[in-house]
Amino acid sequence: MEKLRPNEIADALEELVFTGEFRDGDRLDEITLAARFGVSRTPIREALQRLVVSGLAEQLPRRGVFIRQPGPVELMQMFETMAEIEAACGRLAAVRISESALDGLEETNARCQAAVTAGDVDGYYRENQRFHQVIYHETGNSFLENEALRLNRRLSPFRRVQLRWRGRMSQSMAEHETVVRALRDGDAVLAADTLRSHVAVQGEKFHQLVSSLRMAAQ
Amino acid sequence: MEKLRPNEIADALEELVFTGEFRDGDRLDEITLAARFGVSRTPIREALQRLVVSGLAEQLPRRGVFIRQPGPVELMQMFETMAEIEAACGRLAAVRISESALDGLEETNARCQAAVTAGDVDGYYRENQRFHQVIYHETGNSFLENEALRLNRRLSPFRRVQLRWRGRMSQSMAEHETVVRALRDGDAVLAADTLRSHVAVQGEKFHQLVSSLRMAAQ
DNA sequence: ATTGAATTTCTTGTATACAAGATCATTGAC
DNA sequence: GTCAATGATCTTGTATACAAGAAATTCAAT
Repeated sequence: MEKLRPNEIADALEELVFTGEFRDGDRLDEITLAARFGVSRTPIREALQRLVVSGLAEQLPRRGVFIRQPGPVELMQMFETMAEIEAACGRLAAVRISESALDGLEETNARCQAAVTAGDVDGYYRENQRFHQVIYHETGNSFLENEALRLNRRLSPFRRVQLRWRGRMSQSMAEHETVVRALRDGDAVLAADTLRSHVAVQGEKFHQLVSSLRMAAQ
Repeated sequence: MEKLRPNEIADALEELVFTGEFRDGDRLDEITLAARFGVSRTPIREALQRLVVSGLAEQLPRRGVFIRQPGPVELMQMFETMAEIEAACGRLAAVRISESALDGLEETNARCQAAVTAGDVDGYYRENQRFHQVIYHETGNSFLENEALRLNRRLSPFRRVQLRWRGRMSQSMAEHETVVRALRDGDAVLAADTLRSHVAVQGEKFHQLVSSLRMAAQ
Protein backbone atom coordinates (compact mmCIF):
# COMPACT_ATOMS: atom_id res chain seq x y z
CA MET A 1 0.00 0.00 0.00
CA GLU A 2 1.30 3.41 -0.87
CA LYS A 3 1.79 5.80 1.99
CA LEU A 4 -1.23 7.96 2.69
CA ARG A 5 -1.26 11.45 4.14
CA PRO A 6 -3.20 12.24 7.32
CA ASN A 7 -6.23 13.71 5.55
CA GLU A 8 -6.31 10.79 3.16
CA ILE A 9 -6.18 8.51 6.17
CA ALA A 10 -9.02 10.51 7.73
CA ASP A 11 -11.07 10.07 4.55
CA ALA A 12 -10.32 6.36 4.54
CA LEU A 13 -11.38 6.04 8.17
CA GLU A 14 -14.55 8.01 7.47
CA GLU A 15 -15.30 5.61 4.64
CA LEU A 16 -14.75 2.65 6.96
CA VAL A 17 -17.27 4.14 9.38
CA PHE A 18 -19.81 4.65 6.60
CA THR A 19 -19.37 1.18 5.16
CA GLY A 20 -19.92 -0.23 8.63
CA GLU A 21 -16.53 -1.85 9.18
CA PHE A 22 -16.27 0.30 12.28
CA ARG A 23 -19.35 0.28 14.48
CA ASP A 24 -20.67 2.63 17.07
CA GLY A 25 -18.58 2.52 20.23
CA ASP A 26 -15.55 0.90 18.60
CA ARG A 27 -12.25 2.18 19.83
CA LEU A 28 -9.88 3.34 17.09
CA ASP A 29 -6.60 1.92 18.28
CA GLU A 30 -3.67 4.06 17.18
CA ILE A 31 -1.16 1.24 17.02
CA THR A 32 -3.41 -1.08 15.04
CA LEU A 33 -4.32 1.68 12.59
CA ALA A 34 -0.67 2.69 12.26
CA ALA A 35 0.19 -0.87 11.28
CA ARG A 36 -2.78 -1.10 8.96
CA PHE A 37 -1.88 2.08 7.07
CA GLY A 38 1.83 1.45 7.22
CA VAL A 39 2.69 4.69 8.99
CA SER A 40 3.63 5.75 12.49
CA ARG A 41 1.16 6.86 15.14
CA THR A 42 1.73 10.55 14.43
CA PRO A 43 -0.23 10.84 11.16
CA ILE A 44 -2.85 8.46 12.57
CA ARG A 45 -3.37 10.78 15.51
CA GLU A 46 -3.84 13.72 13.16
CA ALA A 47 -6.42 11.79 11.18
CA LEU A 48 -8.25 10.78 14.35
CA GLN A 49 -8.35 14.41 15.43
CA ARG A 50 -10.12 15.27 12.20
CA LEU A 51 -12.72 12.60 12.82
CA VAL A 52 -13.30 13.95 16.32
CA VAL A 53 -13.70 17.53 15.14
CA SER A 54 -16.09 16.50 12.38
CA GLY A 55 -18.21 14.73 14.97
CA LEU A 56 -17.81 11.17 13.72
CA ALA A 57 -15.83 10.14 16.74
CA GLU A 58 -15.49 11.12 20.36
CA GLN A 59 -12.29 11.47 22.30
CA LEU A 60 -12.09 10.45 25.94
CA PRO A 61 -8.87 11.77 27.48
CA ARG A 62 -6.24 9.11 28.10
CA ARG A 63 -8.68 6.46 26.93
CA GLY A 64 -8.77 6.85 23.18
CA VAL A 65 -11.15 7.88 20.43
CA PHE A 66 -14.36 5.99 19.84
CA ILE A 67 -16.74 5.87 16.91
CA ARG A 68 -19.84 7.79 17.87
CA GLN A 69 -22.81 7.26 15.59
CA PRO A 70 -25.73 9.56 16.31
CA GLY A 71 -28.59 8.02 18.25
CA PRO A 72 -32.25 8.36 17.20
CA VAL A 73 -32.71 11.73 18.91
CA GLU A 74 -29.58 13.32 17.51
CA LEU A 75 -30.36 11.88 14.09
CA MET A 76 -33.78 13.50 14.12
CA GLN A 77 -32.18 16.79 15.10
CA MET A 78 -29.68 16.48 12.27
CA PHE A 79 -32.42 15.79 9.73
CA GLU A 80 -34.41 18.74 11.05
CA THR A 81 -31.36 20.97 10.68
CA MET A 82 -30.71 19.65 7.19
CA ALA A 83 -34.33 20.40 6.31
CA GLU A 84 -33.90 24.00 7.42
CA ILE A 85 -30.63 24.39 5.53
CA GLU A 86 -32.16 22.94 2.38
CA ALA A 87 -35.05 25.34 2.77
CA ALA A 88 -32.61 28.23 3.04
CA CYS A 89 -30.81 27.04 -0.08
CA GLY A 90 -34.11 26.86 -1.95
CA ARG A 91 -35.05 30.34 -0.77
CA LEU A 92 -31.82 31.86 -2.07
CA ALA A 93 -31.62 29.76 -5.22
CA ALA A 94 -35.14 30.81 -6.19
CA VAL A 95 -33.96 34.35 -6.85
CA ARG A 96 -30.48 33.52 -8.16
CA ILE A 97 -30.61 30.30 -10.17
CA SER A 98 -29.54 30.52 -13.81
CA GLU A 99 -31.58 29.30 -16.76
CA SER A 100 -28.97 26.70 -17.65
CA ALA A 101 -28.99 25.37 -14.08
CA LEU A 102 -32.77 25.08 -14.26
CA ASP A 103 -32.45 23.09 -17.46
CA GLY A 104 -29.82 20.94 -15.78
CA LEU A 105 -32.18 20.26 -12.86
CA GLU A 106 -34.87 19.11 -15.26
CA GLU A 107 -32.45 16.78 -17.00
CA THR A 108 -31.41 15.40 -13.61
CA ASN A 109 -35.07 14.92 -12.75
CA ALA A 110 -35.62 13.05 -16.00
CA ARG A 111 -32.79 10.68 -15.11
CA CYS A 112 -34.28 10.37 -11.63
CA GLN A 113 -37.63 9.43 -13.15
CA ALA A 114 -35.95 6.85 -15.34
CA ALA A 115 -34.31 5.35 -12.27
CA VAL A 116 -37.66 5.24 -10.46
CA THR A 117 -39.36 3.33 -13.28
CA ALA A 118 -36.36 1.02 -13.55
CA GLY A 119 -36.41 0.47 -9.78
CA ASP A 120 -32.74 1.51 -9.78
CA VAL A 121 -32.18 2.65 -6.21
CA ASP A 122 -28.48 3.41 -6.64
CA GLY A 123 -29.12 5.42 -9.79
CA TYR A 124 -31.90 7.34 -8.09
CA TYR A 125 -29.68 8.03 -5.11
CA ARG A 126 -26.93 9.40 -7.35
CA GLU A 127 -29.19 11.69 -9.37
CA ASN A 128 -31.03 12.80 -6.25
CA GLN A 129 -27.72 13.84 -4.74
CA ARG A 130 -26.89 15.76 -7.88
CA PHE A 131 -30.27 17.51 -7.79
CA HIS A 132 -29.71 18.79 -4.29
CA GLN A 133 -26.09 19.74 -4.89
CA VAL A 134 -27.06 21.89 -7.85
CA ILE A 135 -29.49 23.78 -5.63
CA TYR A 136 -26.80 24.28 -3.00
CA HIS A 137 -24.53 25.66 -5.67
CA GLU A 138 -27.15 27.94 -7.17
CA THR A 139 -27.52 29.79 -3.89
CA GLY A 140 -24.47 31.69 -5.14
CA ASN A 141 -23.23 31.38 -1.56
CA SER A 142 -20.27 29.02 -1.43
CA PHE A 143 -20.10 29.18 2.36
CA LEU A 144 -23.68 27.98 2.68
CA GLU A 145 -23.03 25.49 -0.11
CA ASN A 146 -20.19 23.97 1.88
CA GLU A 147 -22.24 23.79 5.07
CA ALA A 148 -25.00 22.03 3.15
CA LEU A 149 -22.58 19.59 1.56
CA ARG A 150 -21.00 18.84 4.91
CA LEU A 151 -24.26 17.95 6.63
CA ASN A 152 -25.57 16.17 3.54
CA ARG A 153 -22.49 13.97 3.54
CA ARG A 154 -22.82 13.27 7.24
CA LEU A 155 -26.42 12.13 6.79
CA SER A 156 -25.93 10.20 3.56
CA PRO A 157 -25.62 6.73 5.12
CA PHE A 158 -28.96 7.23 6.88
CA ARG A 159 -30.71 8.84 3.95
CA ARG A 160 -29.91 5.92 1.72
CA VAL A 161 -31.82 3.44 3.84
CA GLN A 162 -35.18 5.16 3.68
CA LEU A 163 -35.27 5.28 -0.11
CA ARG A 164 -36.22 1.60 0.03
CA TRP A 165 -39.52 2.57 1.65
CA ARG A 166 -42.37 1.57 -0.62
CA GLY A 167 -43.52 4.46 -2.78
CA ARG A 168 -40.91 6.84 -1.35
CA MET A 169 -39.00 7.27 -4.59
CA SER A 170 -42.02 8.32 -6.63
CA GLN A 171 -43.24 10.67 -3.91
CA SER A 172 -39.77 12.14 -3.73
CA MET A 173 -39.86 12.64 -7.50
CA ALA A 174 -43.09 14.61 -7.31
CA GLU A 175 -41.52 16.88 -4.69
CA HIS A 176 -38.52 17.45 -6.95
CA GLU A 177 -40.81 18.64 -9.70
CA THR A 178 -42.58 21.05 -7.39
CA VAL A 179 -39.18 22.42 -6.39
CA VAL A 180 -38.12 23.01 -9.98
CA ARG A 181 -41.40 24.76 -10.75
CA ALA A 182 -41.01 26.99 -7.70
CA LEU A 183 -37.43 27.83 -8.65
CA ARG A 184 -38.46 28.64 -12.21
CA ASP A 185 -41.22 30.91 -10.90
CA GLY A 186 -38.83 32.53 -8.47
CA ASP A 187 -41.23 31.49 -5.70
CA ALA A 188 -38.83 31.53 -2.76
CA VAL A 189 -41.41 30.52 -0.16
CA LEU A 190 -42.70 27.53 -2.09
CA ALA A 191 -39.19 26.36 -2.94
CA ALA A 192 -38.16 26.63 0.71
CA ASP A 193 -41.29 24.94 2.10
CA THR A 194 -41.17 22.09 -0.40
CA LEU A 195 -37.51 21.39 0.18
CA ARG A 196 -37.98 21.58 3.94
CA SER A 197 -40.69 18.97 4.05
CA HIS A 198 -38.91 16.92 1.38
CA VAL A 199 -36.00 16.49 3.78
CA ALA A 200 -38.00 16.52 7.00
CA VAL A 201 -40.01 13.52 5.88
CA GLN A 202 -36.77 11.55 5.77
CA GLY A 203 -36.26 12.22 9.45
CA GLU A 204 -39.83 11.17 10.15
CA LYS A 205 -39.41 7.94 8.20
CA PHE A 206 -36.37 7.25 10.29
CA HIS A 207 -38.30 7.97 13.45
CA GLN A 208 -40.97 5.49 12.38
CA LEU A 209 -38.30 2.92 11.60
CA VAL A 210 -36.70 3.30 15.00
CA SER A 211 -40.08 3.20 16.74
CA SER A 212 -41.08 0.02 14.96
CA LEU A 213 -37.79 -1.58 15.92
CA ARG A 214 -38.45 -0.59 19.54
CA MET A 215 -41.91 -2.17 19.37
CA ALA A 216 -40.50 -5.33 17.85
CA ALA A 217 -37.88 -5.57 20.57
CA GLN A 218 -40.51 -5.65 23.32
CA MET B 1 2.58 29.47 32.88
CA GLU B 2 0.89 26.20 33.58
CA LYS B 3 1.00 23.64 30.85
CA LEU B 4 -1.97 23.84 28.51
CA ARG B 5 -3.56 20.96 26.63
CA PRO B 6 -3.91 21.05 22.85
CA ASN B 7 -7.54 22.15 22.85
CA GLU B 8 -6.80 24.82 25.42
CA ILE B 9 -3.96 25.97 23.19
CA ALA B 10 -6.35 25.99 20.23
CA ASP B 11 -8.77 28.16 22.22
CA ALA B 12 -5.96 30.50 23.19
CA LEU B 13 -4.84 30.81 19.56
CA GLU B 14 -8.42 31.45 18.47
CA GLU B 15 -8.61 34.20 21.05
CA LEU B 16 -5.37 35.69 19.74
CA VAL B 17 -6.87 35.77 16.26
CA PHE B 18 -10.02 37.46 17.52
CA THR B 19 -8.16 40.04 19.57
CA GLY B 20 -6.11 40.88 16.51
CA GLU B 21 -2.68 39.85 17.77
CA PHE B 22 -2.53 37.55 14.77
CA ARG B 23 -3.51 39.15 11.49
CA ASP B 24 -4.72 37.80 8.21
CA GLY B 25 -1.92 36.01 6.36
CA ASP B 26 0.31 35.56 9.40
CA ARG B 27 2.13 32.28 9.54
CA LEU B 28 1.70 30.38 12.79
CA ASP B 29 5.23 29.18 13.41
CA GLU B 30 5.25 25.90 15.30
CA ILE B 31 8.57 26.45 17.03
CA THR B 32 7.74 29.97 18.18
CA LEU B 33 4.35 28.87 19.48
CA ALA B 34 5.90 25.86 21.19
CA ALA B 35 8.28 28.16 23.03
CA ARG B 36 5.50 30.61 23.82
CA PHE B 37 3.24 27.96 25.36
CA GLY B 38 6.09 26.07 26.94
CA VAL B 39 5.36 22.77 25.21
CA SER B 40 6.82 20.79 22.34
CA ARG B 41 5.68 21.06 18.73
CA THR B 42 3.40 18.04 18.99
CA PRO B 43 0.55 19.61 20.99
CA ILE B 44 0.98 22.83 18.99
CA ARG B 45 0.47 20.93 15.76
CA GLU B 46 -2.71 19.37 17.14
CA ALA B 47 -4.00 22.81 18.10
CA LEU B 48 -3.16 24.21 14.65
CA GLN B 49 -5.04 21.36 13.03
CA ARG B 50 -8.12 22.36 14.99
CA LEU B 51 -7.82 25.93 13.75
CA VAL B 52 -7.52 24.68 10.18
CA VAL B 53 -10.56 22.42 10.44
CA SER B 54 -12.64 25.18 12.01
CA GLY B 55 -11.72 27.43 9.10
CA LEU B 56 -9.77 30.08 10.99
CA ALA B 57 -6.53 29.10 9.33
CA GLU B 58 -5.36 27.53 6.13
CA GLN B 59 -2.71 24.90 5.73
CA LEU B 60 -0.32 24.92 2.81
CA PRO B 61 1.56 21.62 2.62
CA ARG B 62 5.19 21.86 3.69
CA ARG B 63 4.80 25.61 4.10
CA GLY B 64 2.84 26.00 7.29
CA VAL B 65 -0.51 27.20 8.53
CA PHE B 66 -1.62 30.77 7.96
CA ILE B 67 -4.33 32.87 9.54
CA ARG B 68 -7.09 33.25 7.00
CA GLN B 69 -9.64 35.92 7.83
CA PRO B 70 -12.65 35.95 5.54
CA GLY B 71 -12.63 38.63 2.86
CA PRO B 72 -15.63 40.88 2.14
CA VAL B 73 -17.33 38.36 -0.15
CA GLU B 74 -16.95 35.40 2.18
CA LEU B 75 -18.02 37.55 5.11
CA MET B 76 -21.22 38.51 3.33
CA GLN B 77 -21.86 34.85 2.60
CA MET B 78 -21.30 33.97 6.24
CA PHE B 79 -23.70 36.67 7.42
CA GLU B 80 -26.27 35.49 4.91
CA THR B 81 -25.90 31.92 6.17
CA MET B 82 -26.16 33.10 9.77
CA ALA B 83 -29.34 34.99 8.85
CA GLU B 84 -30.88 31.82 7.46
CA ILE B 85 -29.85 29.75 10.46
CA GLU B 86 -31.27 32.35 12.84
CA ALA B 87 -34.48 32.32 10.84
CA ALA B 88 -34.63 28.54 11.17
CA CYS B 89 -34.07 28.83 14.92
CA GLY B 90 -36.89 31.38 15.16
CA ARG B 91 -39.19 29.14 13.15
CA LEU B 92 -38.64 26.17 15.44
CA ALA B 93 -38.53 28.17 18.67
CA ALA B 94 -41.88 29.78 17.83
CA VAL B 95 -43.65 26.48 18.35
CA ARG B 96 -41.47 25.09 21.14
CA ILE B 97 -40.40 27.92 23.40
CA SER B 98 -41.41 27.70 27.05
CA GLU B 99 -43.22 30.42 28.98
CA SER B 100 -40.28 30.86 31.32
CA ALA B 101 -37.90 31.28 28.40
CA LEU B 102 -40.21 33.95 26.95
CA ASP B 103 -40.13 35.77 30.28
CA GLY B 104 -36.34 35.43 30.26
CA LEU B 105 -36.17 36.95 26.80
CA GLU B 106 -38.19 39.94 27.95
CA GLU B 107 -35.89 40.44 30.91
CA THR B 108 -32.90 40.26 28.60
CA ASN B 109 -34.55 42.79 26.33
CA ALA B 110 -35.12 45.11 29.28
CA ARG B 111 -31.41 44.94 30.12
CA CYS B 112 -30.66 45.53 26.43
CA GLN B 113 -32.84 48.63 26.49
CA ALA B 114 -31.07 49.88 29.60
CA ALA B 115 -27.75 49.44 27.83
CA VAL B 116 -29.04 51.36 24.80
CA THR B 117 -30.12 54.36 26.89
CA ALA B 118 -26.85 54.22 28.80
CA GLY B 119 -24.92 54.01 25.52
CA ASP B 120 -23.23 50.91 26.94
CA VAL B 121 -22.05 49.08 23.82
CA ASP B 122 -20.38 46.22 25.68
CA GLY B 123 -23.42 45.65 27.86
CA TYR B 124 -25.68 45.69 24.83
CA TYR B 125 -23.42 43.25 23.05
CA ARG B 126 -23.51 40.85 25.98
CA GLU B 127 -27.27 40.93 26.42
CA ASN B 128 -27.82 40.73 22.67
CA GLN B 129 -25.71 37.57 22.60
CA ARG B 130 -27.78 36.12 25.43
CA PHE B 131 -31.01 36.95 23.56
CA HIS B 132 -29.93 35.03 20.50
CA GLN B 133 -28.49 32.11 22.43
CA VAL B 134 -31.75 31.63 24.29
CA ILE B 135 -33.55 31.38 20.97
CA TYR B 136 -31.02 28.83 19.70
CA HIS B 137 -31.61 26.80 22.83
CA GLU B 138 -35.39 27.01 22.65
CA THR B 139 -35.39 25.29 19.26
CA GLY B 140 -35.17 22.13 21.36
CA ASN B 141 -32.64 20.97 18.78
CA SER B 142 -29.21 20.84 20.34
CA PHE B 143 -27.54 19.98 17.03
CA LEU B 144 -28.93 23.11 15.39
CA GLU B 145 -28.15 25.04 18.57
CA ASN B 146 -24.51 24.04 18.29
CA GLU B 147 -24.32 24.95 14.61
CA ALA B 148 -25.79 28.34 15.39
CA LEU B 149 -23.38 28.90 18.27
CA ARG B 150 -20.44 27.91 16.11
CA LEU B 151 -21.23 30.36 13.33
CA ASN B 152 -22.26 33.06 15.79
CA ARG B 153 -18.90 32.76 17.51
CA ARG B 154 -17.06 32.86 14.20
CA LEU B 155 -18.81 36.09 13.23
CA SER B 156 -18.68 37.77 16.62
CA PRO B 157 -15.59 39.91 15.96
CA PHE B 158 -17.27 41.36 12.88
CA ARG B 159 -20.70 41.77 14.43
CA ARG B 160 -19.28 43.83 17.24
CA VAL B 161 -17.99 46.56 14.95
CA GLN B 162 -21.28 47.43 13.34
CA LEU B 163 -23.06 48.05 16.64
CA ARG B 164 -21.29 51.40 16.70
CA TRP B 165 -23.31 52.48 13.69
CA ARG B 166 -25.48 55.42 14.67
CA GLY B 167 -29.01 54.36 15.57
CA ARG B 168 -28.22 50.68 15.04
CA MET B 169 -28.67 49.68 18.66
CA SER B 170 -32.15 51.16 18.99
CA GLN B 171 -33.27 49.70 15.67
CA SER B 172 -31.90 46.35 16.76
CA MET B 173 -33.90 46.68 19.98
CA ALA B 174 -37.15 47.21 18.10
CA GLU B 175 -36.44 44.07 16.08
CA HIS B 176 -35.87 42.10 19.28
CA GLU B 177 -39.27 43.14 20.53
CA THR B 178 -40.95 42.05 17.32
CA VAL B 179 -39.22 38.68 17.66
CA VAL B 180 -40.46 38.17 21.21
CA ARG B 181 -44.00 39.07 20.18
CA ALA B 182 -43.85 36.62 17.26
CA LEU B 183 -42.51 33.87 19.52
CA ARG B 184 -45.24 34.51 22.10
CA ASP B 185 -47.89 34.34 19.37
CA GLY B 186 -46.32 31.18 17.96
CA ASP B 187 -45.99 33.03 14.65
CA ALA B 188 -43.22 30.98 13.07
CA VAL B 189 -43.10 32.95 9.84
CA LEU B 190 -42.88 36.36 11.48
CA ALA B 191 -40.24 35.14 13.95
CA ALA B 192 -38.18 33.68 11.11
CA ASP B 193 -38.50 36.70 8.82
CA THR B 194 -37.69 39.20 11.56
CA LEU B 195 -34.66 37.30 12.75
CA ARG B 196 -33.44 36.81 9.18
CA SER B 197 -33.47 40.49 8.34
CA HIS B 198 -32.19 41.36 11.81
CA VAL B 199 -29.02 39.42 11.03
CA ALA B 200 -28.92 40.12 7.30
CA VAL B 201 -28.78 43.85 7.93
CA GLN B 202 -25.49 43.30 9.75
CA GLY B 203 -23.98 41.86 6.61
CA GLU B 204 -25.30 44.79 4.61
CA LYS B 205 -23.84 47.30 7.05
CA PHE B 206 -20.55 45.54 6.63
CA HIS B 207 -20.87 45.68 2.91
CA GLN B 208 -21.46 49.44 3.09
CA LEU B 209 -18.44 49.81 5.36
CA VAL B 210 -16.20 47.93 2.98
CA SER B 211 -17.53 49.88 0.00
CA SER B 212 -16.93 53.20 1.70
CA LEU B 213 -13.39 52.15 2.55
CA ARG B 214 -12.85 51.23 -1.11
CA MET B 215 -14.12 54.66 -2.18
CA ALA B 216 -11.88 56.39 0.31
CA ALA B 217 -8.88 54.47 -0.95
CA GLN B 218 -9.30 55.76 -4.46
C1' DA C 1 -14.78 -19.17 44.87
C1' DT C 2 -14.96 -14.34 45.23
C1' DT C 3 -13.32 -10.00 46.31
C1' DG C 4 -9.83 -6.58 46.66
C1' DA C 5 -5.32 -4.73 46.41
C1' DA C 6 -1.00 -4.42 44.08
C1' DT C 7 1.70 -4.96 40.17
C1' DT C 8 2.27 -5.49 35.43
C1' DT C 9 1.13 -4.35 30.87
C1' DC C 10 -0.69 -1.60 27.56
C1' DT C 11 -2.33 2.88 25.59
C1' DT C 12 -2.36 7.52 25.17
C1' DG C 13 0.06 11.97 25.37
C1' DT C 14 4.38 14.59 24.87
C1' DA C 15 9.15 15.36 23.63
C1' DT C 16 12.76 14.71 20.62
C1' DA C 17 15.26 12.87 16.65
C1' DC C 18 15.38 12.38 11.89
C1' DA C 19 13.84 13.05 6.83
C1' DA C 20 12.43 15.80 3.17
C1' DG C 21 11.07 19.81 1.06
C1' DA C 22 11.09 25.08 0.90
C1' DT C 23 13.25 29.40 1.56
C1' DC C 24 17.14 32.18 1.57
C1' DA C 25 21.85 33.48 0.75
C1' DT C 26 26.00 33.21 -1.58
C1' DT C 27 28.56 32.88 -5.61
C1' DG C 28 29.51 32.87 -10.35
C1' DA C 29 28.37 33.98 -15.18
C1' DC C 30 26.87 37.26 -18.46
C1' DG D 1 24.48 45.17 -11.93
C1' DT D 2 21.30 41.49 -12.73
C1' DC D 3 20.05 36.89 -13.00
C1' DA D 4 20.56 32.02 -12.32
C1' DA D 5 22.28 28.10 -10.04
C1' DT D 6 23.99 25.86 -6.10
C1' DG D 7 24.46 25.14 -1.40
C1' DA D 8 23.23 26.34 3.56
C1' DT D 9 19.56 26.89 6.70
C1' DC D 10 15.27 26.61 8.36
C1' DT D 11 10.53 24.53 8.66
C1' DT D 12 7.39 21.11 8.20
C1' DG D 13 6.22 16.19 8.37
C1' DT D 14 7.11 11.57 10.26
C1' DA D 15 9.13 8.20 13.32
C1' DT D 16 10.56 6.91 17.65
C1' DA D 17 11.58 7.37 22.57
C1' DC D 18 9.87 8.47 26.92
C1' DA D 19 6.26 9.74 30.59
C1' DA D 20 2.01 9.14 32.73
C1' DG D 21 -2.34 7.29 33.36
C1' DA D 22 -5.77 3.39 32.52
C1' DA D 23 -6.86 -1.39 32.11
C1' DA D 24 -5.86 -6.10 33.06
C1' DT D 25 -3.89 -9.70 35.60
C1' DT D 26 -2.12 -11.90 39.53
C1' DC D 27 -2.17 -13.22 44.06
C1' DA D 28 -3.56 -13.18 48.73
C1' DA D 29 -7.12 -13.11 52.15
C1' DT D 30 -11.62 -14.21 53.59
